[in-house]
Amino acid sequence: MRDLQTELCGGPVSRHDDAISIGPKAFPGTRMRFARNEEVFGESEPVNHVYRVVSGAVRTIRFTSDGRRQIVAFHLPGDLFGFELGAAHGFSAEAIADCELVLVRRSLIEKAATESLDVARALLQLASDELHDAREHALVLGRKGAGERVAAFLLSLAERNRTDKELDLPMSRADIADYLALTIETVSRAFTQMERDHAIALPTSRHVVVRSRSALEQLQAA
Amino acid sequence: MRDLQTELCGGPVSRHDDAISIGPKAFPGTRMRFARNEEVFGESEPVNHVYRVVSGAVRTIRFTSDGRRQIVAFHLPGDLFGFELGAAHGFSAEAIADCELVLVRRSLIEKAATESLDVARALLQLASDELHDAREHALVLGRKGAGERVAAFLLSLAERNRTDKELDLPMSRADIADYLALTIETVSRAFTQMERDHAIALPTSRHVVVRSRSALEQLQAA
DNA sequence: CGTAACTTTGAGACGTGTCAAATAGCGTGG
DNA sequence: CCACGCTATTTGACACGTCTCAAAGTTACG
Repeated sequence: MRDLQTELCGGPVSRHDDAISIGPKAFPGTRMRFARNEEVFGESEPVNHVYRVVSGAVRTIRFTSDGRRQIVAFHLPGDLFGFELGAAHGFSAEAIADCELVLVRRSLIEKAATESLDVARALLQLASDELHDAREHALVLGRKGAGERVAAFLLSLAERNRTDKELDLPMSRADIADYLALTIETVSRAFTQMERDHAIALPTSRHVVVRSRSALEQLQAA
Repeated sequence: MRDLQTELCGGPVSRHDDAISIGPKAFPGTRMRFARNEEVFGESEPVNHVYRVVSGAVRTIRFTSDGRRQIVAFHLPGDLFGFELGAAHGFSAEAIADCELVLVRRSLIEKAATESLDVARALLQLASDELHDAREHALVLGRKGAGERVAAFLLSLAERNRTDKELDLPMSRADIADYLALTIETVSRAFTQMERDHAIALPTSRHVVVRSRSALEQLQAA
């Protein structure tokens, strides 16, 4: 569990144990554990750290004015999160499962960004990637039906996991529903339907076997 | 129109005639006119320029795999758009009405960003703001009903126009529908309903008078 | 004025939400 | 190890909102 990839810097943002690499620089951090459902930081709290997921999974969430929950993003091992320019967080973060995170003081990164153009560039790339994801998400929420959203979600998870065939979902149906802006029941029905169509198999509700990637891709496109 | 106001930089991104200011630097550009519905740039075309709206209005759009149109954002006078890190545009841009734009060569800005930390910082701020908007948009599309979306849209337009009471909509119902992920008919019905509720008046279909801001805010929250 | 594009209104179909209940899974303590 | 109770998930029936299709009305412009 401890020997997570000591791979070399693959892109502008990569990983080292107990540190976060941004562009050419590796920032020393502290490793912390969070229990399932524990809050990592809260909305409108000051932004003091940037985080990297070592193990487990994290969700970032917002609430509408009338109290409905919207999951902004899921963060899996290797992902950075919590980086914001403003003084206060625009959303909160919670551990989906027990997890290990690396925390780096924001001031370290801010300072480096005012000294190194490569760091500044890497941060811009990071924000730009998040922007792309957010727009993709808006497109999915606006233009796709329930089945298409779930299919797209599974495909994107498969892509991130690098295991095209078998997926362990760290999150509950409720989390998926709040990410895709659906209800638990509708998400559940979408899974059942995909199973009936032989696109996936569900040995357990949290374990997905992709039987036919093309069927999923077709569903997603619908 | 032509006299170079040497106004001081108001924020990280501000404007000068025939130039685009990013942080401390003003980049010289060219002014161009585009006719209603003319394409400014196309999806997957190379990113050669950054644009600022001088007059008129622009929409940036994407298409889903099955051909449905989604408007990513509306750009009003003063707004920058078209800035992307990748080689190719992820969306296309079209003139909503006849408009004047200032174009600055991307290479100028890219170069400055590798020389000036303030420029790099301003670009990061720009991307960060766009990210915030995109997430807000995703929240609206995912969690709000038709009336709430239209109310939120009008309020955000009012905020941008700095005229809280009277709004001239440069875009058609079809554009609003494709921005809010609704149909033309549903958008039209929402307008009619808001008129019945005395939240707004519609002297013409493109001119909105805000009768009761609080009513709109209540509608938006629902 | 005449024509085309845009907007509004209406009626019915369809999909997702809501409410309710059954089932499965899982950790805890006996 | 089993029994229990809690949570998560699945399934069903029905309600509601938005889309679809159709048509009338309005506006802009040649």
